[in-house]
Amino acid sequence: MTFLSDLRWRGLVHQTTDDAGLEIWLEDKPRIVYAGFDPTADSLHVGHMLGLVVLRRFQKAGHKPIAVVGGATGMIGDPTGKSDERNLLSKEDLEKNVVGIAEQMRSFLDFDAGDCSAELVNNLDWTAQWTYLDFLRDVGKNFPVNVMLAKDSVKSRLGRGDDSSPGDGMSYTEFSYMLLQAFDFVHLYDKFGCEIQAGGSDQWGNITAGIDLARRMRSVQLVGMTWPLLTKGDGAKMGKTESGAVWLSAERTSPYQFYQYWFNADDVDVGDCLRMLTELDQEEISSLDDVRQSNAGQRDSQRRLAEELTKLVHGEEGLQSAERATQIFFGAEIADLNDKQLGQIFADVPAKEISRSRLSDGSLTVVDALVEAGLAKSKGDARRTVQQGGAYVNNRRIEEIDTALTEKNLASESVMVLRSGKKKYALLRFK
RNA sequence: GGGGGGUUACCGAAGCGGUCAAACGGGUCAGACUGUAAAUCUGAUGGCUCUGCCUUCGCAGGUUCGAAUCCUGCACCCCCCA
Repeated sequence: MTFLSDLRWRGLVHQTTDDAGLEIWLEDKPRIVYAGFDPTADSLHVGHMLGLVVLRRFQKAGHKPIAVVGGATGMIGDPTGKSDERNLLSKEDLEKNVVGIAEQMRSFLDFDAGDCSAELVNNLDWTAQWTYLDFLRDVGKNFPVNVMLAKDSVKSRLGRGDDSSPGDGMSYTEFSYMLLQAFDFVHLYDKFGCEIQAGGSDQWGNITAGIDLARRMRSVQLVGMTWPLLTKGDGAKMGKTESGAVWLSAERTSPYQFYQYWFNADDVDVGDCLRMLTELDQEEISSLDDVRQSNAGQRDSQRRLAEELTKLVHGEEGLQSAERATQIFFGAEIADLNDKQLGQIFADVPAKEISRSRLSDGSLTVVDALVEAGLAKSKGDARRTVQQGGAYVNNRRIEEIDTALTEKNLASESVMVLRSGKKKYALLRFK
């Protein structure tokens, strides 16, 4: 099975500029491929993963990947798919973001692999040097405005201008975005011999713009391919939760939350995710498909997906801590842990400090503790929770209302884990 | 300006002198079931030093042994006639 046919099987190929010849072209010799990433935050999120795994697959197949962070284009704002003019990022923010993103890419790409080492470049480095006049003369000259106007990304913003389709308009700045990205491709061709650009399906217009530009400026035929946008069965974007994006940085989204996000994937989505995002082979993926068909409740697919992706992003250690946290959050009794481990597992859980003396004088009952920790809004509420069997200390159910908590109830040196119901946790730290 | 109706716990809505901490529905919380799904079922849902006590039914007074329920005034809302 060739590299491209595997990509196709995985559903990662949406459009290419050369459907017939691409397979042979890629098998012929190692190629240099690039994909761009918008540095809108100091961390990548799940929405970026598809691009990263595509580059990773190219690299594993022996090609050389170049990740371009859009330091320049990020300052302009890609109009694609946006209904509003975008806020421009400051130079300082961009620099900070680029640093953060670069670090995360290391878990996807090998930057020390000889001829096919990954490269990380910032398009600001070659864009910033242009003077306005030079750019207009050398690059702008090659862009027929009528062609630009025909691109979907522009058309949708301009509308037809009548009442039913007013369009919000776009600034000259955003209109120029396409030129910058197009020139990136030419530059990467010059500098690295990069011949193929990959991107999300929404990038098709920008990619072909680059190919056109290279033909005019360098008389070469470059190649483009897009992957489909990864959406959920209900049409929503992958990687969004009620509380916001799912990030790749452990600070923004803990490995546990990351793991849980994938573990909770819908049955209808999990197959696509396995194929597109993981590196499991076709045989394993189809056997997971079978299990899902016959015994969905087993959720092997979700478990494998969560394992693979957490390991990819957060490493073996991150996966272990996510799995440990999962066991604990879903009921395993808490024992033999220290403050530090608990702090990691319950990083997202509210905590309250309490005087240690209350443990020794027996003045702290379960009911008091639930109220102190904010798990009950009154003592009556707490009492009810206990009576109805919903109160836990270190995941052990407490049945008696007047149970007093002592040093023996500490889960670690100074922390006690309270829980109300199935999932609501709070920590008490005794100082 | 005149006439009528309303204001109840998180929300909607019963109650119209004692048995009212207040029906019922929704929500929320807990439990069971379950696939860490959906649905369903059960219980709880003012506070507390909890077989009892305290504070609630727009606000302030009053009648009564006793008021969410009756009376007076005030505030806000709705409707009808000018």
